[in-house]
Parts: sequence; structure tokens; C-alpha cells
Amino acid sequence: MQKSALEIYNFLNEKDLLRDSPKYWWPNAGTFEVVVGAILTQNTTWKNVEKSFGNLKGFLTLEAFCSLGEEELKNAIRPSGFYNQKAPRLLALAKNIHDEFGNFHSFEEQVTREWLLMQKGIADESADAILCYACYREEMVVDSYTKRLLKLFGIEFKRYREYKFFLEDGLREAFGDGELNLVYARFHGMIVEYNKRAHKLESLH
DNA sequence: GGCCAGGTGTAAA
DNA sequence: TTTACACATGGC
Repeated sequence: MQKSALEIYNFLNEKDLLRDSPKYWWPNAGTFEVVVGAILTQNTTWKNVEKSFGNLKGFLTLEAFCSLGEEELKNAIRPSGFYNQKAPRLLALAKNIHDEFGNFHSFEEQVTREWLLMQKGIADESADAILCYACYREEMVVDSYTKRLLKLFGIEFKRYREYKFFLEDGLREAFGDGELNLVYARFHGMIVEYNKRAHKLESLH
């Protein structure tokens, strides 16, 4: 029953789950928009994040985003919920990125996981989402879908990092260095798509 | 009408 | 360190 990370990867990879997705799965990978999306999607469906993005057209660069007022931002992100806490956290984060790194490109090259974890509103999962999909780092995201899927294979841990290392280490052996960022990015993407689909079809498996 | 969504911060034991 | 709870809209 217990499977390796590679076996789970292959199980998902056979299903062509990313057929309609971008290369890195997350929309507009490598842009500041990923940072905003990582916060907005916390305990929120992506559909509702897209509604907020629709209200933020023209403001999804670091510089433009910093020019938003708090009330203005709250209004725009209302569809994604928790807007009273997400708005100030997003503005503080954008301002800190600008003050610390100057522009998004420098942020992408220089930011560390530790720096992200110091920001209010960012914990393990959001930090890894930003590192993996905005900064192309070799960090794999673990979310509730991931834990749910691994449980189906009889795998359960207590801590976030145990899940993360189980998956990262298992794939590093199989793929080696070089394309690990892409492998991690797509692995997490497949896990999310599998759950979305499984939910729709009552039960796959 | 109730439950859940691509979580996080805080307070209290 | 662990647990409990607030945060909020929208879809089914």
C-alpha cells in the first residue's frame, strides 16, 4: 500500500492532468501576480481569486500594486474572502519587496525562504508557492490536497516539512538536478488537478 | 442551509 | 508544542 514519491508522481503523470494548463501549471509563473495569487488563494477557491484579478487589471505589477490604497484593494479582492486581513498584508508585503529588493526581478533572484516567512500572511505553503512558481526555485508546495492524496496511499506525517522532504527527496533521486523546479511545479499542479477532478467525479481511485 | 475552498495568526492550555 | 478559533466570499 505504501508508495514512493516517484510512484505517486507516475500514477498522476499517466492521467494527463495538465493537458489544459500552462507549462508550470500556475498561471503567469515568474511574475508578481503569483505573489498576489498565493495570498488570495489561502483557504479560497481559485475561481474567486480570478474574480479579484479581474478587478485588479493594470495593478498586477509590483510598482502599480504599491500605488493602491487599502480600501481600494479591499474592494477589489472582496470576492476572495478574508479581505480585511489579506489587503493590509498584501500591501505591506509589496512595500517590503519594493523597499528590500527594489524591483520584482531582484526579488525573484535574491529572496530567501526565511525572508518570506518573516512576512505577515506568509507561512510554509505560501512561501513555497512563491518560491516555486514566482521565483523558479526547487521548492515543492504541500497543501491540503497533497496531504489528502498521500493519505490515500497510506502516507501520513505530522509536520509540513516531513511531507515536503518526502516528495522532494523522492523526486530528486529519480530526476536529478536540472529540471527539478519544473518537476516539483508540475507535481503539485497534478495533485491539485487530480483532487479537483476526483471531487467532480464523486470518486476516482 | 450547511459545508468547503490551492491557509495564517493569535491565544491559551 | 498542540489545539481552538477567527477570518469571509461564493459555489454546490
